[in-house]
Amino acid sequence: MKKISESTIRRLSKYYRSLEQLIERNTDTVSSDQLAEMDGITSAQVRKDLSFFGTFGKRGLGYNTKALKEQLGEILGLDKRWRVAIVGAGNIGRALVNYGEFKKQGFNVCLIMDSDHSKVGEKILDLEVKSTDDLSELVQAENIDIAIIAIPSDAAQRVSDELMDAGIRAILNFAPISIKSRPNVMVKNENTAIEIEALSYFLSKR
Amino acid sequence: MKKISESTIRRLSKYYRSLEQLIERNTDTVSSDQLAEMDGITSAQVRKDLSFFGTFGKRGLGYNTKALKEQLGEILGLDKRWRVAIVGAGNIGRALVNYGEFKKQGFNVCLIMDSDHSKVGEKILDLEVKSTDDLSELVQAENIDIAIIAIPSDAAQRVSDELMDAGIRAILNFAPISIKSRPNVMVKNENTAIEIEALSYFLSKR
DNA sequence: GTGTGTGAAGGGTTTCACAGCA
DNA sequence: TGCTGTGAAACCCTTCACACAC
Repeated sequence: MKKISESTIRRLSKYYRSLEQLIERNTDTVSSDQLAEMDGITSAQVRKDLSFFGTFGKRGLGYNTKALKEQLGEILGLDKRWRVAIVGAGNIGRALVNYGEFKKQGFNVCLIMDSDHSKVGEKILDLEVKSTDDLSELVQAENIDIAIIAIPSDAAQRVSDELMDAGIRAILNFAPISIKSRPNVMVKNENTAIEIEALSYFLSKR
Repeated sequence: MKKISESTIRRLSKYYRSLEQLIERNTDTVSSDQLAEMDGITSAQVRKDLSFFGTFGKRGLGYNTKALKEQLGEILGLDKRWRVAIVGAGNIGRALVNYGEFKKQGFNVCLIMDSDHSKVGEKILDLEVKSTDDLSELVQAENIDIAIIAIPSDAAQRVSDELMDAGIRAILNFAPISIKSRPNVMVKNENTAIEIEALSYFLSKR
């Protein structure tokens, strides 16, 4: 398979969400123009992105919303159920357990851990907080596919290494440092500090 | 000033954070190679990024960590104190009030609002939750520079419009939809669903 | 007529490679 | 000698424009 760019994948996620909206509103058909408008890009971009994966539209007509959503879901692997572990039962960890978008898209948070023994045993929704002392065994026993790092920077690299040792190949990192990964492991960062600093730059320059 | 790319700005944020780390470890000097290694990019990229803003290094030697951090801080506008409002006192809103990185970098969260009247009056740290009914007046009275949207999708566009009407020019959006912005307004998105779907795609394709 | 699918063109970002300075 | 600063080359991504299918 030809290499698909990161930005294309990110846009597919957006199209997917826009299609969900359209379906809710009982719209059966959508043009690349409309999708583009919803996501703030160009229609050529939409068509090009889709063209990497096949031909989904009808010339002169547009795309069938349900069919396209279905196909994008398959491309993104949303037809599978992924088992997710969260490391860190602080504010972010808690917020994520409650994040509705996860369940809806097949991301099943089935393990949350913390190094703070006073938190171990606590319940968050129906999940009991486990100790990171047993990280490796827990991750393997629970068959985790994706790990989320929601702990302070200083421990993030060490925990990531433990996760990768335990066989994890996909990590979502909320700590504001760059995790050093390994071949065949993908790390994505969610760094609010970077985003707000980009805003700060924008406001400053004038 | 020549247009600087988004990705360059994002990397400057990373360099800034790496420099903080180095300074903590009492390192006085750093080469583009070392910085690159810390952030998982190439040294040429580091030098090119910096070259857009001036010449900060000494040939044969590298960069002075403190001086460079200082200068990057100025470029990013971190020498200023920005007044931040959060809309939405749910999990994300709460997590953000407690986010240490903000205070540290001069982002002063001084207003949090919610549309749920049962939450109004509640205290989060030393901040009292206000009603979004008074959004416009509150934002203006508090002299807000940056607004953070931490509410569900369906209300996000409406609230963003109200914020922009009230004069806000920088928005950080946590709702999983694309906000339609206006000229001279910058919207940045923090969309965990997109990140985890990129991981899902990565795990799926094989 | 309408809107897709796609080569080709265009624009922008990254990498290369080396001159030049400490 | 070592590492920066930077034009030039390479690469990648986006936009254009139009043939073609419905």
